[in-house]
This record gives sequence, structure tokens and C-alpha cells, in this order.
Amino acid sequence: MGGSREPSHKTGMNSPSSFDTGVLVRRLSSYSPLSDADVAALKRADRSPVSYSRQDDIIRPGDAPPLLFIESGWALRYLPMTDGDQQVVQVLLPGDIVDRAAFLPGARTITAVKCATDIRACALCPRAMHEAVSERPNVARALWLGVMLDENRLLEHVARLGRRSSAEALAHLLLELRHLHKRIGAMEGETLTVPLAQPDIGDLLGITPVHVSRTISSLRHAGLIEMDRPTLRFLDVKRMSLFCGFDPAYLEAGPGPA
Amino acid sequence: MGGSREPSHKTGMNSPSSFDTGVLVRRLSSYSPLSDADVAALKRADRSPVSYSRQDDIIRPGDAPPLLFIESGWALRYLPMTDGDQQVVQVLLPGDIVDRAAFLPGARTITAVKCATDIRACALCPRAMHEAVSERPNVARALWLGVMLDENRLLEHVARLGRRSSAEALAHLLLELRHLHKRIGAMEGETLTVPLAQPDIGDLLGITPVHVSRTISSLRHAGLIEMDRPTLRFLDVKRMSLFCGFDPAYLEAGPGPA
DNA sequence: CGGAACATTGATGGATATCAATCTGAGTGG
DNA sequence: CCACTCAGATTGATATCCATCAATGTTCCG
Repeated sequence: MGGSREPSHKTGMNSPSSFDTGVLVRRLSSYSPLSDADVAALKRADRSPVSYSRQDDIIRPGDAPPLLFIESGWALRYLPMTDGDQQVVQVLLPGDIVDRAAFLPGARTITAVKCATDIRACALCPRAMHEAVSERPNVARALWLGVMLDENRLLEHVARLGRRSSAEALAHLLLELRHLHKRIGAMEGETLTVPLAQPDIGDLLGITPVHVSRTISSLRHAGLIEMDRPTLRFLDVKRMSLFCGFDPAYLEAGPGPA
Repeated sequence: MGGSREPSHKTGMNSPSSFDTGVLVRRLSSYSPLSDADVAALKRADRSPVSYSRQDDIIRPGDAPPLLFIESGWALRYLPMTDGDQQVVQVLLPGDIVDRAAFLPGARTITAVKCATDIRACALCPRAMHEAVSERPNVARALWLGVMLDENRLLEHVARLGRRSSAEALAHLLLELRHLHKRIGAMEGETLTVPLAQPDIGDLLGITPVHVSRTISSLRHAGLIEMDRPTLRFLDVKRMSLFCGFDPAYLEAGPGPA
């Protein structure tokens, strides 16, 4: 209730701006190759970074959201329900844009975003971004591809909630997180750091915290994972993928081979 | 399995192009006011309409989807699951774009779209649309607002599946459809034509056809609706909205009042 | 050292799936 | 025009999954 809304402290960051946009540029160029001029246009949108603490709300429903992307840490985008429950709709990872409604001047968001860890985020100048989009086709294409990939993740999330058991849904979610981190070299072997608490996972999968515990336990007993917060280790990715019908195609950027 | 994939017959439509884009132009200008020049730019993208029959697949996973919007009829966008089940992720109504992945040259879709009714769809020239987007800010804004509103609908769909009982989820879905049709004057009083079969609704809500029947029955007994396919009548919108926590804010285009 | 959020486990209840039977209406071919 | 077939709709009986209630243990933080 009495949640803190303000950034805990503005970091008087002395790290050069080139590092601050690094995460976003890396992400976008993984979607579409960017020229030096493209990168320069993005840099022009760069603003000073802001820090948030675990459990802070970055935005709330009804806000005109700021144009922010995550630099480091995990955040959860969710819909608060009238009965106090929450339904998480997106896990925000470094490089993710907090809420794209920020691209529309005057638009309001219907979601809230809270920090699952301490967060460093980076603001972007809307005007400079609009310039970059309209004058730099590569940037526009990369951003649009990002929209499509996020939509794909959301669609698979719908399928998890609607058509999978809790064990399948959890396995599928974890494999998605694994795939995303593998791609950017953010895993040590088959070990991944997942800072989510079990109630967070419950809000993601639409189940109770108690049942999250039982579901993790069942995957553990099936020999698929080891999980000791915050460390997650995959023991048999192939069998796990088969178990829940995970196919990473929906996370891939490029046009198909055909 | 031997589903028909091809349009049943190309309509050698003699209706003027001005009518064919009517649905899309009306939709977009409800998002952002369009000047005559904006409308003219959209007309330049217009192609000949295509008809599909009920149960036809318009696209399938892995396709490079065509740039199409629905002119008349209802279609369902869904993810086919490995076990043969389907999870519907979007109800496509007149004015909806079938799959926005079509805006990205070479992109593949992960969804399928099948016709719930006979459909008239209208193709758009990608090049002309890109021109319209890059040269006409009103068009770009309207299209982007459409993206945001569709995302909002998808987010609420996630919340329906994750955090609502089947009766609440069904009530919420029906109220969403009611709201969308009210706005465009497509209802007679509180009566709406819903061409979906109960198995379709099951694929939407992630429940079995048998349970759809029981759920409809419970809303009927609660005095909330009458439903006799394809006719749906709302008996007590206020109580129904309260029952399922429906708030149409997520369907509204404009910036909030504040 | 005390408290609060998190995690685990057991017992029980409720919601939805599954299996099965029947009924209706619409399209189809004779 | 009628018989047939099939998809859809309804209802009942039973099984499964997950929620709820409750107790306990644990970790972390003030």
C-alpha cells in the first residue's frame, strides 16, 4: 500500500553516456544491424540514468509513462485486479522498454511496473527518439521488430495461462528466460540467476504461492531443474522442452529460413 | 486436417475503392483525426478485396503473413498447441489488421487466423503503407494507437485467463465485445450478434466446450444475459460489469482527462 | 534478538476436466 | 423431399487440478 513511488536516488552517474545506451544499442542491433550514424542518433536520445529499489513502482495504471528502458535488473509489468490480486503480463529484462505507450504523447498506461530487484533504468528523449525513428530506417525496423517479439512473448504467455498445466507453464516460462539469457551470454553453463520470489511466479502463472512451491517441487522431482533462490539450474533442457512444448522460434528475430 | 487454405473466390468486386477502405479509414480516424490527404494516402495502399469462407485459414504459423485487414465478418487469431488444442489470442473484427508482422518485410508469424464467419478482407500495398506512415504523422499516430489498444486487449485477456473464474472471464469477454460494437453503432439496443460457437469460446477462455455450456448457463441463471446463437442480449450491464470487474478504460483511445 | 516475508508440507474443498449419453439443427446426398 | 450424418449443445457422474486453510520452519533484515 504505502509503496514508495519515487526513484530512491538519482545516481549522479559518472559513467559515460556511451555505456548507458549500451544495453539498448546492443539489444536493437541484435534485431537489425545499426550503422554508426544509427547508433549516434540513439545516443542523442540518451538521458541521465535513474535508480529504483526493489519493490518500487516505476509506473502505475493511469500514468503517462516515461520513456525508459531497463539497464540492469528485473522488473514485472502487471495488471492490478480489483480484489487486490495481480496478474503479471511481462518480465522486463535489461534492454526492455518499460512501457511503449510512452511513444504516444499524452497516452496513459493501464499497467503497473514494479522492481523485482534494484534497477538501473535509462530515460530517453521522446523527441530525439521520434527523429531517430523517422530518419533512420534501421532504427525503425529494430524497434518494430522489438514490438513484434514482445507480442510473441505475450501470445505465448496467453497460451501458458490458457492451455497448460501449472507444471508445464512454469517449465515453459523458465525455458523462455533461459533462452533469452543464453543469447546474450548471461548464463554460466546451465545456471541462471532468477531473482523472482515464489509469489511473483504465482502472479505470473495465475496460481497461488503455495502451489508454486508444489509445482517447483514437482519439476525438481522430475529431474528437470534445481532451484535454490536465486539460483536456477537446468538439468535436462531437451526433456523439459518436450514436456511443456517449448519451441524457441517465437523468440527468434530474423526472417525464417524458407 | 485437410483444411482449405485458399480464398474461396476472389470477388471481382465492382464496389468502388472508396468503400473498400471505408472500414479501415473509419477505424483509424476514430484513433486520430485524418485529413483528406491522409485518407488519400491510405487509399493509395488499397488493393482488391478477397473473400474467405467460414473455417478457412487466412494464415498459419510460419507464414510470411499478407498485409490484410478485415472488412466484414469475424476471425480468430490463435496459437495451435502441440497436443492439437488451440488458444485463441485475439478476436479479429472489421477494421482489425490480421497480423502486423506483415509490416516487417520477411517476417514470419507464429499465429494462425481462421474465419469464424465468411469474411471479406482487403489487402494493402506494403510500400504505399510505409510511405503513408513515414510521410503522414496522423496516419502513423493512428496506427500506433491501434497497436497500443490491441496490446491493452491482449493484456486484459491475460488477466482473464490468469486471474478470473470461467464465469467472470466469459462475462468480461462479452462486455468487451459489447463495448467495441456499441462504439461503432453495431448493436441493436442491448442485442449483439456473436457468431462464435461454444468450442470457439472455449479456445478463447482456455476451458472445455462442455464447461462453456455450463458457464453460459450460469450467467443466464444469474439474469445477466440471454444467449441463443448467434444472438446475445445483455440484461444487466451494470451488475455484469461489477461481477467481473470490467472497466472499459483499456479500450479508450484518447489521453486521459487529467 | 525479534519480526516479517518467504518457503514447505498436510488436509480439505471447490472449480474445471473428462467420460458418456442424449438432443437438436443444418447441411448433404439419395 | 427425406434419410443420413455431423457439428454443436446440454446434462449427469466421476476424476483431477488447484485453492484454501493451517501449521511450521527458514532466511533475512532491522
